[in-house]
Amino acid sequence: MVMGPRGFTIGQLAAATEVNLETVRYYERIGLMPPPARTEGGHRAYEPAHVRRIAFIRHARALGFGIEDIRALLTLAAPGHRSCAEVRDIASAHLSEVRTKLAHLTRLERILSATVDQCSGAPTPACPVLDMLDAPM
Amino acid sequence: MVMGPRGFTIGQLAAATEVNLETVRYYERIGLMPPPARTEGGHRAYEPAHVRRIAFIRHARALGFGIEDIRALLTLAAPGHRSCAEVRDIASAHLSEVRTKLAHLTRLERILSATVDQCSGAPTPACPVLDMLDAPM
DNA sequence: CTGCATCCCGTAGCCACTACAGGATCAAGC
DNA sequence: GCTTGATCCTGTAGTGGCTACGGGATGCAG
Repeated sequence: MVMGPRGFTIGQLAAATEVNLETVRYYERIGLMPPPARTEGGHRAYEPAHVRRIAFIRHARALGFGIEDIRALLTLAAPGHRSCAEVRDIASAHLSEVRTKLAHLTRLERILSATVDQCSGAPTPACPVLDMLDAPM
Repeated sequence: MVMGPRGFTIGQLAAATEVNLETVRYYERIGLMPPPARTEGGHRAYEPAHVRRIAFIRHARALGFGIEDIRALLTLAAPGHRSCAEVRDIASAHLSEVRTKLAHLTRLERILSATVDQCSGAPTPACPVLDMLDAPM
């Protein structure tokens, strides 16, 4: 499938952006991607703007932004509407969520590694991991 | 509801272990909790062993273990079956997952905080957050 | 004009819950 | 014994962000 000048099939779009083909259709279904033109037979025909939009979404997802955040960011990224303050609010709210999760995971890592270390250390009678899970925390 | 000597309602079990009541039923449905005895009217009647088991599960969930891991841990924690090596394998596999996620989140935190900092800094022409999302990474 | 890759749509599954709806049961007060 | 209100019951559907099917249509090279 070649799809004329500046026209991409969904497969080409997916390959170019390294986004799963079914994910692209999912984004369209939830209204994150605008419905593209269609061929006579009903196949989707994408244009470069779609590629850029998918790339934007992919980058935002890679940074952990949720779909609703991305929806808002896409609106704010529209030409003539670049409100940096609102963008920064979304980003810094997300950043503090990331920091919360980070703190949580750091705590888990400390507890788990300490307990597993006890296991691989000197031959103890009972299992340190099970002991910890049994005991009140 | 008082539920005789050593008998708990699901509500009491949930309150005692700080696990959501509906989550307790969910654990029973997926076979993580054994079905308790019932009153004449069909209400669940729990015993102290159930409280200990829910507490174990809660501790393991708080450490981020998945349900299937917990299922295995509960089997290994059964009396006469304490195989510390298998427990340690599960725990250290989980620990390395935690470390992977930690590395990922740390990366996100660095990128996001750097970008948001650029935002609150000197008055720049465009939005650093949107610029990053638009640019190839 | 045949064959095969790619595409279409719709639905169901993943994880670990959580939130209902619509009804039954329990225990206490009168 | 009866009412009241808290608690309990079952079953189903929703969350987020995809992913994986099944059963068919289309596109294009040979």
